[in-house]
Amino acid sequence: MSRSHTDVTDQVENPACPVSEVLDRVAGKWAIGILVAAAKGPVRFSELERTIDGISRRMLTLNLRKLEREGLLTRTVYPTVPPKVEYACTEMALELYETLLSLVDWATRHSGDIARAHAVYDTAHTVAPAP
Amino acid sequence: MSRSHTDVTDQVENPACPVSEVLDRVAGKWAIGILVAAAKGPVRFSELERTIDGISRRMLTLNLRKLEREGLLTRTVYPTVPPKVEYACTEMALELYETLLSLVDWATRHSGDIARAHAVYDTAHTVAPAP
DNA sequence: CCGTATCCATCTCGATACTG
DNA sequence: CAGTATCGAGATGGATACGG
Repeated sequence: MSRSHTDVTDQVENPACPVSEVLDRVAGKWAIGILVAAAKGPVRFSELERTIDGISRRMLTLNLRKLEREGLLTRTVYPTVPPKVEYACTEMALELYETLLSLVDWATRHSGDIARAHAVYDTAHTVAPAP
Repeated sequence: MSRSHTDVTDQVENPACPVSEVLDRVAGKWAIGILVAAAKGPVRFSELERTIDGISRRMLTLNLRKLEREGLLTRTVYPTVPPKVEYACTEMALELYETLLSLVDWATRHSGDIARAHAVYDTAHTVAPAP
């Protein structure tokens, strides 16, 4: 093999970069919350609306459509009255979810360092240098 | 232990969610590109400006400051003339980079499925239903 | 119940110009 | 070389109201 799996540079630089694309998919304020909520089993629209807390109807719909389009969620309509719609993670999404866990792990392990970095940076940049 | 490491739900729902935070850090259009460019060794400002291709001076600066504040990059000024500034990944950032690789892997493995999902969704939603 | 449509405030980002 | 300052276009997201 001529290229190691760490040679990702060219992919990041070009527009089809898979990392950036996947991050753009789930980076929004709500996408992950939705994914997580749906990871445990099918959820209804109104359930999500209550669970996510703070999300507007519009944003919920937009994110659901987006995730559905990406193939991360399936949408199932039950033609009952009143209507019932369930959203469920696809296999792909559950795999992604597992991968996301390693990010959680990283973030957890380094939360201290990050907080420290913030403090250091802020004190170094916001306190006016003494005259 | 009372909670498995997969019980991330409550974290996603609350504002201090580590996943969302870490994604917000690197999800921008440029952050990953910068991180990748710096992963191979210290880089100068103008080097990044040329490498990243398409980034404006302003955005480069903003992202560099942000990443520096997060503790992902270090900034070293050499008081020469002309000035020289080098940016380098921290240990933390290199670790994050490795983690990101698993996302690349996921994206690569499923790029076909995603493209298919797009196609399916689009044909189902953009072609007007025949009357 | 499950959305879509509309309006508006806010934020983001690129272009451009100027400085130590 | 390595930034900062300012401005305006466009994207983003919340509130609200209405439709299937």
